[in-house]
Amino acid sequence: MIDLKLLQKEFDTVSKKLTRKGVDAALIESLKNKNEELKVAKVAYETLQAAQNSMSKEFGIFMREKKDVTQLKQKVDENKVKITEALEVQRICQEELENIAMSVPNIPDDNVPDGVDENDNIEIKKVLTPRTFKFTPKEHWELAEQNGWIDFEKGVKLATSRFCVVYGNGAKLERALINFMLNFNSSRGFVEVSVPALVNRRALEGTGQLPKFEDDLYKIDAQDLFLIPTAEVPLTNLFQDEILSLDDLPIKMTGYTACFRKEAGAAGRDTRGMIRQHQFHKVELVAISTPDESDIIFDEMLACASDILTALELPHRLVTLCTGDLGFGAAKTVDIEVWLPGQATYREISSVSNTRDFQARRAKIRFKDGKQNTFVHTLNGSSLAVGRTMVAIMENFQNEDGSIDIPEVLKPYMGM
RNA sequence: GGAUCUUUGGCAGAGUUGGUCGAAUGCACCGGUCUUGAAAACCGGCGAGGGUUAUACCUCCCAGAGUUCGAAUCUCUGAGGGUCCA
Repeated sequence: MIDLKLLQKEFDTVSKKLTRKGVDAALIESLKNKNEELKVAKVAYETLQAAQNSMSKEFGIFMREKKDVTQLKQKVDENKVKITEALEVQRICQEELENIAMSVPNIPDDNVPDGVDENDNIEIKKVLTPRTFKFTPKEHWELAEQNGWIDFEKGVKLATSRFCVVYGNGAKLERALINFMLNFNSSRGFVEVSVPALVNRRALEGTGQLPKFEDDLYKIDAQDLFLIPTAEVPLTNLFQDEILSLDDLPIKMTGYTACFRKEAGAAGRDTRGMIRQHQFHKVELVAISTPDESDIIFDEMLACASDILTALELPHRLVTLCTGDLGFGAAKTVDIEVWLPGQATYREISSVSNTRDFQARRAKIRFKDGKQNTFVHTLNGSSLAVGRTMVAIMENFQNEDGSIDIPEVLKPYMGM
């Protein structure tokens, strides 16, 4: 959630920044007005309540002194009616404010470039040069089927479209990647954590998936639980409602989970292959830090993800997302895109974001900064999406006969 | 699934004949005295959110509803945890 005090104090600046991210100016205006309205309602209610409290205290004294209370009681009763009304006004106002505030995205950092979509993202650098093929490289689904690694029809049989079944060395490769990535992240100081794949509403509100993006989540209706779209949700919310000590920070975690997304808005996109599945595996990085440190940790996380790709000998590039492509909760995001020879293009394989105190404010994650409690910064990044890494390995390591080599670093994990 | 107990400030833990309790105490933490320095000891401060220039003031003792002039304390419902039974 954005800082309403800041919005109030520096309305023009904040408003301008949010407009850059495509937020309707009228919405921001209404947020400000609602906030002011709530303030008025609160004062009205609190004044009445204060009178009520002091009368109640008086009541106690009267009782002790055995004085007559009938008149006082009448006054109190009258006041009570007013309180009930005032409280209702305040409650409605509060609710409306929250509804608006929870659906306003994070304020982008100043150095995030303007833009409307991914075409306006800015490349930071390329790492490794794509190899040149003496033959026409195949796309991964062709290779996957040829090698008997992936069966897309079996996925449909068991569930529905955008599910698949992985066999043999493909399955081994998947497992090897997960292990390799977790070990790699551990060596960079990220503590491995294993978390639930189902979380409650409160957790998803904390990280910003709810209330706005419920359509993209799989829900267990009976218990109001949701399948996680990313491990970022459980990992970050591990600290919801907590006041951390400065010594605890930074907290750096890595975790592997399956992730589940309905991909509601992606009809017709990437319908072939395993680029966009409803269920996919991902190794995630999450960090909780002080505001001072979060930029440094952001770079560490980005380096971590990029270095994994380098270790796997996969050419990739780093791209700064423009305002239009920036996610709901992110103040700044750098995507890593891996080279896919079959498609002759770079495709997203990782996304590292700093949400600043946006999630912390929602999830109430703070730390004691001397005497004061301050919201932490939260960061998250994939390192990496396992399915897409498999795609990248298949396409980059393919031979003319369709066989696929295994990157050196993975061989021990494959028992080779 | 049934019975029973429990849920309090960063942690631990008092407080349940309803009023002066936002809440004892200990630890942790911060400031100071002492010390060459540190530890110990001693003194002081110390829950959170809103509000105010600062006070006042309001809210919060798992969540929600209720009883009452007044609830951490009583009643109901729900959630989490413990124990016993199945």
